Order: sequence, then C-alpha cells, then structure tokens
Amino acid sequence: MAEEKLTTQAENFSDWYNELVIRAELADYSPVRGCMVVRPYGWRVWENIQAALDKRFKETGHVNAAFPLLIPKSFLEKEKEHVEGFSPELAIVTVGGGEELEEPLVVRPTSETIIGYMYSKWVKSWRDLPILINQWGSVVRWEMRTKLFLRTTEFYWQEGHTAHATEEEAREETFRMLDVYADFAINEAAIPVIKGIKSETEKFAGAVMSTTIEAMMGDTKALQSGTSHFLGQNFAKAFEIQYSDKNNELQFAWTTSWGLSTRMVGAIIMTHGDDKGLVLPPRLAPIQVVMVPIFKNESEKRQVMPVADDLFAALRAAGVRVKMDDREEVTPGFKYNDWELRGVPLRMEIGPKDIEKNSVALARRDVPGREGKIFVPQTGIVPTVQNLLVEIQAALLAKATAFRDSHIFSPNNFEELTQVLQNGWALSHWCESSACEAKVKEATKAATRCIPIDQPASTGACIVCGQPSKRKVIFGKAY
RNA sequence: CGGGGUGUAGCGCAGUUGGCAGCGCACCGCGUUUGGGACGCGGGGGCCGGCGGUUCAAGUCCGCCCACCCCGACCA
Repeated sequence: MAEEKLTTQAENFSDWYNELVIRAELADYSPVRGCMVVRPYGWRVWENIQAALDKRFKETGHVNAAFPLLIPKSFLEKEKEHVEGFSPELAIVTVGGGEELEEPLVVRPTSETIIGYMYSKWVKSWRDLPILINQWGSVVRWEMRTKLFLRTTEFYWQEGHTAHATEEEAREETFRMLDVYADFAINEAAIPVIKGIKSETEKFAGAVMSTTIEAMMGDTKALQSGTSHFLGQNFAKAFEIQYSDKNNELQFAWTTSWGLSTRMVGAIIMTHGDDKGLVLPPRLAPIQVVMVPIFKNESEKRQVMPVADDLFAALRAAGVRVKMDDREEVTPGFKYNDWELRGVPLRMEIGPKDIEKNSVALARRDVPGREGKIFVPQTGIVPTVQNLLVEIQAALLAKATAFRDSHIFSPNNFEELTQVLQNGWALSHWCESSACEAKVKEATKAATRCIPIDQPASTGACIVCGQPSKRKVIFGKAY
C-alpha cells in the first residue's frame, strides 16, 4: 500500500524514478546484484508492449523461434569487434553437473553468434533466403551501474535476426524494422522518437551501421529506446553463412539484427510520469479504467453496486481493460491517489449522487485536479470512455512532443553548445569525426545520439572544428 | 576500479557523558468511518551489517572486514 508523497521530479529525478518503480509495483530489486524482478503490474505493461510489437513483426513477415541461453565462448570470439565490445560484460559458465566444462559457455549477451552459426547450417541456396526470425527472451550483460528497467544485468527483450541475399535487401530490412519501432513508440507508447544513425563510436559491436530511435526523457536526457543494425557480411563471414546464387556461385549472406527491451518500460515512465506518479498511455496500460464505487453504508452500497457492476460489465464486454476497486478498508480519496500513482489513464467514480442523476464522474490521469474531472451520463458510457482513452493517448503524445521540441536547440558555436546541453539536446552540424565527438563529451558529458534520418538537406560547418558538414547530428546527455 | 556517503523492525529514521532498543508509516485484531491520502483502542515484529577488541556493562568507544547507495570510467 502506498504511503505519502513521492519525491518530486524537480527535487531529484533519479530518486523520483526509483521510488516510483517500487511503489507502483512495477519491479523490485532481486537478491542478485544488478538484477530486477518484474512484478505482475510491470510485466503486464511489457506483455502489452510485446503484443503490439509481435503483431507488427508478423505483419512484416517475421516468425518467432527460440535459441539457447548458453553459447560456446569461442563463438563470441569469431567476430573481432563483437568480442571486443562484449567481453568485459560477459557472464561465463565454467562448471556443469559438478564437472569443469571442456569449453566455457557464455550466458548470451545477445544472440548474433549462435544464430549466425545456425543460419550457416540452414542456408545453402538463394532459395533459403531471406530468413526472418525473431526471438523473445532475456540476455545477461555484467553492467557496472544498474537501474531498474533502464540497465539491469539481465533484461528481457526481443531480438530479430535476419539473413538476406543482397546488401540492398538487408539495408531495407534494417530501416523497415527501425520504422516498426518508431511506429510502435509513437502510436502505442505515445513517445515521440527520432530515427537516426549511430556514430562510429556509438554503434553496435560488430555492426556496419546501427540505427536507433532516440527519445527524450522528462529530465531532457536521451534514451536509446530501440536499435536496428545492418551487420553487413561481418557475421556471415565469421560463421560462414553462404549460399549458392542463381549462377551457382557461392556468396556470403547479408545480415541484420534489431532489438527492443524492457528499457521501453523505463522510457514510458520517464516520458509521461509526473509528481503524482506513473502516467500510462491507454494503449499499453494494464488497467485503462479503474472504477471507484462510493457509499457510506449498506443501503447506499445496495444502490450503488448493481449500477457499478452493470457499467463494469458493459465496458469489459466492449474490450476496455477495466478494474473495479471494491476494497472497503480504504477510503475513496486513498484510492484516487493509489491509482494515480499507478498511472491508470481514466478513473470512474460512482456514488449515491450519481445514482440519483444517472451520471458518473470521470477523471483523466493526464489532466490533474478538477479540470480533468467531468460528469457524464451513464447512458453511452462505452463510447464516452473509448473516446476519452483515444483523446488521452493523443494528448500524451502531443505533450511529450511539445516538451521534446522545446528542449532541442540549435547552438551557433561550441560555447553555446555546451550551454544548451545542460538542459536539452543540440541539433548541430558535425564533421562526423570521433575526435570532435570526444571533445564534446569531454566538455559536457553529452555524446552524439544519432544523425537524424529525416532532416532537410543542408550544408554547414562542424560545431566543434568548423570543417564542412553535410548533415546535422543530435548531441545529448544519455542514459 | 577512483571520489563521497549510509548500514538500528518491511520502509523512513532517532538513540545524549557507554546503563531495560525507540518513534512515524506499513502490518494484524475490534469498532466507528468512506465524493481527494480517515480515526480510536489493542497487538505482533530486532543477530542494532559482520568479526574481533576495550569494559562490570557496547547500538554507542577502538580495529579490521562486508554490503548497499550517489558521482565518474563502461553500456540496450
């Protein structure tokens, strides 16, 4: 049961987040360092994310499968950049069944290697391509500093792995899945994201090109919320994924991989949450409408409950995720705060006055106080609620977009760049050299987030060194 | 691994010159309450992070160790 007030975002955004995750019962700390327990309420959010993504994966021709958790250590070593990137954060199993293993097994940090190995077995002919497989699972990366949902030692995600006959096809796939992620983020999570390409230093270990959707959190820090990689032939060569083309010539395949994790839950919390707690987008909320019946005594209860039950049944029959909070040991006021903390988009209050007037009170989570509370007739409650949920979903996206756009700046020089990065992102010309990127990081702790894909053609001078630049990049502090 | 901090009930904390281990919230029971975080009465719950030392006596003093948190280096 919730206690009193949350730390406010202004007081300490990080404390606000940590307290909220615990008190809203999304997740809890586990006895194992850096690992988290996803509690039922948090997991239902993840399940809704999974459903929305999985539907999109299927629509774009992908199928699900499952690959092993344990991978021979030698597999990781077959791709040079991949092993360099991941070896510091591997968990390694050396004993099984009481015996020292002949070859140590790594707990997968990602599955390019073992899937690459399997693809080499499955691919013989151009007719075997493309292979479009996704897997839902978890991976382990031995992180130094962890934070619930954002960075934990084990995290849950999906990883898609595809193999194609041509470079062009593989590049198309990379961007197709980036579009899927962006569509999901915007239309399901109500998080405006910027699609872009990662710099050389920020890209995935082993990729030729990494793309990302970047979101701005409520403290203006950036969160990479999903990534899609064009792997070129790097893994195909390391694992000998080869096929005979139509001319019977042996070719290496071209592969991609793309992932989105439970980090998305953290993104939702930090994009929409406020000082009263969580604010969940209706499309992903485990509970879309919570009903709070109000009565003082048995006689009022006998009047109120049958009507409340009927409304509940009508909403549920219409597919609305509705919950009746019929606890009698806590007051309605307590319930209001409790469900606001948990981010339920819409609250319905129904008491004796409503029975008299054939009305109910509806309170929007995204509009605080009296302004968000309206009285509507019980008649037609289903469309009323459905329309409001759609409205709330749109309002969340609009609000988050306005917030983000008001915190993206266009500094004119390096000095201004360091200034604006204290309170947002910078969109600037950049020569794409690692040296200039490092200088910005040195001065501000901010890195390049991505080169936005959708940007008007322009030429300019690198904000750091003044060399000519053809594209703008986003700089920002990141999680 | 560097810098800083904290370990006392589930959570947040107090504990004076060393002298019966406490408070608030949460939890359990009973009753009254219930349209924005109700109240009364009665209860349960402790290896005071660990080990060692000083002392008649240690949550308190001394030493060592451990864990966790925050800030950096690394990261979806």
